Amino acid sequence: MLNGDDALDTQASVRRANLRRALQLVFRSPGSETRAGIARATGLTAATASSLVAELIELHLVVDGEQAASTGGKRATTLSIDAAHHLILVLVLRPTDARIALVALDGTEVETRQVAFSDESRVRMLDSALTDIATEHAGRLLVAGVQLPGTTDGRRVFESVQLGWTDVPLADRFERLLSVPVLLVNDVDAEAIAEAAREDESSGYRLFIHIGTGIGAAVTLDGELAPGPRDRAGEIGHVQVQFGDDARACRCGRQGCLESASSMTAMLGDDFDDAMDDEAITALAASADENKLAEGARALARTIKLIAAVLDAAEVVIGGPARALGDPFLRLVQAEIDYTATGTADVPVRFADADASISTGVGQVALSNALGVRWSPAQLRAASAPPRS
Amino acid sequence: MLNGDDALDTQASVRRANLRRALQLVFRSPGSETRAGIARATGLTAATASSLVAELIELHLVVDGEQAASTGGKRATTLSIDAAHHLILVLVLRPTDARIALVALDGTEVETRQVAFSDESRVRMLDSALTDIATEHAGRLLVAGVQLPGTTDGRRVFESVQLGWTDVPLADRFERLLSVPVLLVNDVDAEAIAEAAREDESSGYRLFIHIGTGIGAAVTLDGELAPGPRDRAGEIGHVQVQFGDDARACRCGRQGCLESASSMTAMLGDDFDDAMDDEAITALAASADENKLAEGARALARTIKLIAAVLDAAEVVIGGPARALGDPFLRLVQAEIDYTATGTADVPVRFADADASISTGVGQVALSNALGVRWSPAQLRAASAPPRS
DNA sequence: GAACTAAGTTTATTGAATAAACTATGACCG
DNA sequence: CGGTCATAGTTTATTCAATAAACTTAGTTC
Repeated sequence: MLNGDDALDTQASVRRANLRRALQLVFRSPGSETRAGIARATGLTAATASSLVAELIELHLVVDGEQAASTGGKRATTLSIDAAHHLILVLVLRPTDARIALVALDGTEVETRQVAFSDESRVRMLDSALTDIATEHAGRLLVAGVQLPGTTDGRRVFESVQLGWTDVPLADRFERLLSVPVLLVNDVDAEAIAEAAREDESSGYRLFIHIGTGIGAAVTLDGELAPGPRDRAGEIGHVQVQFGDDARACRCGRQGCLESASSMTAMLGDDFDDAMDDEAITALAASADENKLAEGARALARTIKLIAAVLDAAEVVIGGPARALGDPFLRLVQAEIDYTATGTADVPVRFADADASISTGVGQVALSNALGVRWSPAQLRAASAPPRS
Repeated sequence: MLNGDDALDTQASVRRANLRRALQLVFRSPGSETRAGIARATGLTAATASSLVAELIELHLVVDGEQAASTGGKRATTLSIDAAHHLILVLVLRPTDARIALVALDGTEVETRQVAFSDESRVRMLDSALTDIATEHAGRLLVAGVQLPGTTDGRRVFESVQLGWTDVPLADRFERLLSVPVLLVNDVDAEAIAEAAREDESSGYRLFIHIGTGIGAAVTLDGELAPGPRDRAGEIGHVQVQFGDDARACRCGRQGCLESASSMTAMLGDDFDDAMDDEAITALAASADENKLAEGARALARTIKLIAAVLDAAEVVIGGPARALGDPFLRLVQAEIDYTATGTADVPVRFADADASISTGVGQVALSNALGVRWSPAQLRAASAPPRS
């Protein structure tokens, strides 16, 4: 339900879909997209592209920018993201604290707050922090995205071991406080989206694997989360991938789980913890048992090959703290994939980009969702009215 | 590229998408769908639904049927598939022979031919057989679907070990002969679609695994093939799933491949062959080594769990000759899945329905593709003109 | 400065869905 | 048995989005 495929009933949904496509083009190349470029990319006429852009400008989503250099005729007016009006609220939920960021549409963080809490005080402190922000920025808030560790359908938290929650209707609660659409997003999905959105041409399936103390996966298609229910998708940490003598005991009580071999804790030892910065991880890795790293890479490669084969994935991206393991680890994984290559082409593996901001990811999913699924121009107009008056 | 997601440019594409949705509803419950039912299911108004149906009737895709029993008001006119006009050509390609079937829209086979050939004569014999049919049924042919073992993007055969082909632009060639849209479909995909189309409510991902002398997988989403490039998707037979001492040598030259443990040949011995009927297989299974069956089930379960976890699959369906292994085998697989269950829900495994006709599968994909992607009402009108004159 | 090219706008038209009023036909019920 | 209600389906006027085609603007090239 997270992706923006509209049911194409009526003309209005066509308009919405085309507005969304136009907006996405500006998002992909802010400052260099033009009306004519949108017309070309979408196949719509120049007149329609102009009309779409006019509406996006009126909705405070896009602004006219500089004149582009001429390509033989009249110089085009470039389009930029309107960063001055709407704000996206991004809430990153972690067990003992939360980060609340207000992000402009161009991705710049306007304001950040940190809220620390204990298990008991969590809901109360979140409520009051969100209420504060909602009143403070009333009228400018567009959507909110909540990133959390655990399974969710976007509305409810099904299960979060880290947060100690089971079946919590968090989106409803926050929507009452904020009066804007709220979308819950699994943290690995958010990471995958932040990464996938960076690509200009993201064709085909891409498998994203987060490796920290835990392991999770997400699949993107053409730069967006793969369609279909994501309720419990990507929970691969405790699928068995090692057997017989190789299988180690896992903290989940079973044996041979992917996490028991390929998690950062498994590879670097119990000293590892998710809050470490890259230098600390690199240092830890330098003194780590090479066999354990190799074993982790092997187990990971097994997993990757199977999933990549089913989906015919174009690329595999490893994200999370494992990025700090650097190229040697990547080479281990890639070598293992290539070694037992299937008849079909090998899938290339790389690390996620370090500066793919996570708040960008969850913000983008939330924005995309709001625009694609629950957004009506009237609603947006209401949201953008106050600053205009 | 096989699925019917339209680029939603214009009103015309909305019309096409809605025509397709209406047609699909009639296909799902022929003889019991009604105009009012289509309106309810699609959310469109009754007037629009009537207009869509009128166009489908004019295009000879649907006909009015009986009056339904009253549900409190006026009796509804049921809609049936118009089996009298259009024909789908289904070509099932195998190494030493091909089956050509002309299938009416309701799935009944109007005519069947068998063509046997050697490697050298194949192309020539196919060409002449197709030319014959094309002239014989000129004007009634709507689309053609070609089912074959090997990787394809719908237009070209990338690689087919069984047919000995590499990068053959088969669709172009056949389209020149037949003058109707031709779609190439991998055989496992066709099987998966035939199975998925049987379900009334096919929500979420479903993993289909064909097990014969080889093993292939296909993923469906909500009753249709999962979107995205399927060029080489589902080629899981030679991914390694057994390691260390367990790993057996595979015919592909490597070790521990899924096929080396879970193919019918691996489980039942070299006596097995894909052409066997169900009784022969059952007989062979009765005298088979139980350890090998158990080992095959175990390797299969490992594979299933990983893929199901990534996609959050709602169901796993096993098709192909393995269906004849019966419930005992299914129980082995299911037990293995449940035994090392991940924290999330176990995925149920079942066999494909025996009577899910394969020609239905490839025919449906081809039809859906033609309607969704390359079909224009004008084109269809041309195709349906001759029988009307 | 004339010819050309590309960007973007204006205006009339087309096509698809809608709303609302209407017809048709059966069930239910006193 | 006739009135009322419910559902199926059609007709007609309207709305809305995209289009085509003519037009304006603003640059390059020769």
